[in-house]
Amino acid sequence: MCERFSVSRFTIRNAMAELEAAGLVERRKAIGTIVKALEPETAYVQTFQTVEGLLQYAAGTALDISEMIELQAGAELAGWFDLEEGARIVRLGGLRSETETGRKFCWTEIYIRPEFSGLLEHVGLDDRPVHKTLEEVFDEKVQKVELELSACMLSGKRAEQLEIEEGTAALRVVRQYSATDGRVLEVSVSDHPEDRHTFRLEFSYETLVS
Amino acid sequence: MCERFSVSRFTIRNAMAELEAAGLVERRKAIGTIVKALEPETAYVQTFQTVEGLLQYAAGTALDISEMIELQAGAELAGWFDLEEGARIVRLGGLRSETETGRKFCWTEIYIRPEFSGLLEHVGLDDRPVHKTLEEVFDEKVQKVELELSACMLSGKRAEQLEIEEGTAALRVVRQYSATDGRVLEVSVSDHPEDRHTFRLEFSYETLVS
DNA sequence: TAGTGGTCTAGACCACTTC
DNA sequence: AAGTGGTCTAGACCACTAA
Repeated sequence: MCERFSVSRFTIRNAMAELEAAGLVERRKAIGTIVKALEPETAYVQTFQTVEGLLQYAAGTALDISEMIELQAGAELAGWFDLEEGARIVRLGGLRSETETGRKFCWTEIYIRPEFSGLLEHVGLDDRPVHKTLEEVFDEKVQKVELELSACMLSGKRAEQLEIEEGTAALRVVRQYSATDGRVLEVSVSDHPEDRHTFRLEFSYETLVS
Repeated sequence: MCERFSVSRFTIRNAMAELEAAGLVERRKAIGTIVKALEPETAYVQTFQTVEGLLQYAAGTALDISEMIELQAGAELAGWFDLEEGARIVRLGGLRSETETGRKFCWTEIYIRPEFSGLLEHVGLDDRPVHKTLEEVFDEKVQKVELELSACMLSGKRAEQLEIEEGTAALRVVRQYSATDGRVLEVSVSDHPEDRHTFRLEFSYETLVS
């Protein structure tokens, strides 16, 4: 190619590096350069800088934790954490409301992996998210967050706490926070009464690099 | 730096290129190299290869369009498309169900920008998504998809069509498809009765490049 | 006018694969 | 042994900025 285009190897290699970055070719030592694609690959990408972005709440809300109990994990809960059924898990519960207006936003329940039960002493002292405190106190890092959104009905106690009518529809958001090794650190379940919260996502079509 | 580390400029420049790719420094012609950050920036990223990924339905479902009407846009609808109130907009309506079991999955309404009303002749001939047909027939490209998820109640007609009880909670997913120039091409509203669909998202913590 | 980052040439050695 | 991609040296010219 140097001869063919009358340029130095440096120039050819730079050009090839560009093609490689665009994912069009693959270069392998002592093997050669293989064409992988004729067009750059594209995809719809959504990015959040922090886990707080996934929380989606405006900065002006706060979670007021009013319940702290230890319970025996049922099948579903044990499954989430990949633990034996009957394992003792701590659950926090509380109301998230707008700090200014006091408007009740959602009811949140947070399940914490047994190893981190000690977290309770640190929770509620500041108004940072629980997973943030967990990351800090136990030197863990949230590597993955899985969200599940579904609809549900709000019944007796929950409806009362949120000051809504019995049988109101609600958006349920389940968040599962996992560490690098795959251990589920925390699971939160938030019920947002109809009209009090809309979950927004935006995806853009982009060319993928490297 | 060449002197300091006893290497050639090539080596220094390669190293600097790495730092630039990691976003740690910024290099500007005739100005110099400026340190921008001490740690690589990271973010939670979610990727879909196709718009169908955003649809989230298993392959085994099909949309059966049973309604086609032209209506005058109200305030909200006109706002979505950035049109005058009263503009005539076409709306398709139909039931999405599992092809095998016939299980009714959701009720979907699709609003189409006036310019693309001609699309009606092409819709329903195959079972591809409407936005896909639109892209092809009018040579448009969906550049951005915005999703809004909320909870709502299903009433009379809708409940009947989905064969559920009056007053069942549902997950409403509003999708707004935009072209490169920002024009909203299509808006779809899907109501999924409680327990018939859960919307799943997964975000991973990654280092951002370039 | 000195210094910067960008671009490029010509040539060298290495580890590795394949014939 | 020939050929590949990776790494590196030494040196050159350019357009541009800032003192």
